[in-house]
Amino acid sequence: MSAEIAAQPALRARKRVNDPEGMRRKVLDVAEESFQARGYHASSLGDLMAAAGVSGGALHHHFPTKKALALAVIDERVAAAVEETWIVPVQAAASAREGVRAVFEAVAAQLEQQGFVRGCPLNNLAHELSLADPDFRAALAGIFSAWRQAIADKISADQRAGREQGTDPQRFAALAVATYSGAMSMAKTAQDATVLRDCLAALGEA
Amino acid sequence: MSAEIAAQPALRARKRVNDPEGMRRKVLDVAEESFQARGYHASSLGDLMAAAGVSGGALHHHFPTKKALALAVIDERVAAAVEETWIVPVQAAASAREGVRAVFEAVAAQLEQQGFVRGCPLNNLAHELSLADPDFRAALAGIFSAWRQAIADKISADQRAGREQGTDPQRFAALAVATYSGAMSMAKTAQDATVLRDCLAALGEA
DNA sequence: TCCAAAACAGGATGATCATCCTGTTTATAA
DNA sequence: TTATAAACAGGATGATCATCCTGTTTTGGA
Repeated sequence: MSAEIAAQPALRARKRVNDPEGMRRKVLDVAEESFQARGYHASSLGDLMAAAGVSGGALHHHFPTKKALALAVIDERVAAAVEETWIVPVQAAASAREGVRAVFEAVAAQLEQQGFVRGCPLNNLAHELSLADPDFRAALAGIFSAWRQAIADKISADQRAGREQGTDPQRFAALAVATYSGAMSMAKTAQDATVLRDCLAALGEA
Repeated sequence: MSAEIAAQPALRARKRVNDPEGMRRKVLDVAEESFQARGYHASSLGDLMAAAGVSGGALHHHFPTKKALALAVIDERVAAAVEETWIVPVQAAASAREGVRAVFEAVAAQLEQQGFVRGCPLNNLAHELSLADPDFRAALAGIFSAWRQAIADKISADQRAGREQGTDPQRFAALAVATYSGAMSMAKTAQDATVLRDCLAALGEA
């Protein structure tokens, strides 16, 4: 059977026999998890290689330096986690406040179910890497900014619908993100998600 | 002049010719600063020795392990910083809300003046060390707890004076600490203290 | 079929790090 | 004074780490 029948080079079908982008993806999976659980400095490339089952050559091929790996984790995984956990649910919610409430609720419920708290991926890496390197800091600051902007935009949408007239979008967004980040910090340190519910309740009754 | 005149062995006057506890104090000074600016893992004992001007033997004498040094920094310095920055001002304020407002204001002003943000010492170490070691976690969780309790107690005092009748002390304290911690996280990542003022304003108008 | 580049394998390397060890000095108590 | 322990000095040590280097295999296009 000739191969020229379905050939569409322009589409770049990226045909691969085994696992497309498998090596790179597996390294990112392991790195994301280890950076979250142990942090950047405490995660050695040797550990990551062993956990991912890849050789030093393979790791170095996809990520020339540890910093490059971390930047990839931030850009491709941490940003996606914030998008999935926060931005999409808030945009889909009936209102900004209801969206924020629902995310707090969902995260608290999940943490209580799994029994331990690893913290917010963005916040964890931000603390360890923001002052260490300008590239890290810029990447992390961009995610924080997009997160806040999504909430502020939702408030603005609410206002166009006649609600939240007395609310400042930027300030509300800052408060929501700060409260969540801080509550996750305490929950991680106490290994107890109760403080998340306390903060949610206080936000409502304030 | 004989030395037996003012001799009071029971009092343990701890007479020292030069600097009493100087070595240990200098190491703690340097370690506190380096842990804050670079983090625990990124601070090598060699760097600390050089910065403090102490030998390896001296460092090892006062702090047998790096972990012991970090625990001393947490117990003696981080706890004191929270006490000085938050607990004392809140207790001395006219009310809990006024105390929280004043601390936010003071910290924001100081950050804007010094031009850069290194973050909250407690929060910084909590993120890096909470999951790394149970002893670290316990020490840091205790400081968070005392911090919240001081604010909650102030709310209770306000309530005994007839104010804040509709406020839950624990929830308010959790919200205040979470908002501050999260705002400092963002301020550190953005290297901009504006978000602190945004959060303070949102707390007031919420 | 053939060739060039990408994708890997696996060990080498030099630097760094925390800890430990052997002395030497200093302070305290008897 | 003298004995004893604490307080230091400074280098040794073994482990660990990120990076690099030399090959080998695989892939995709001509």
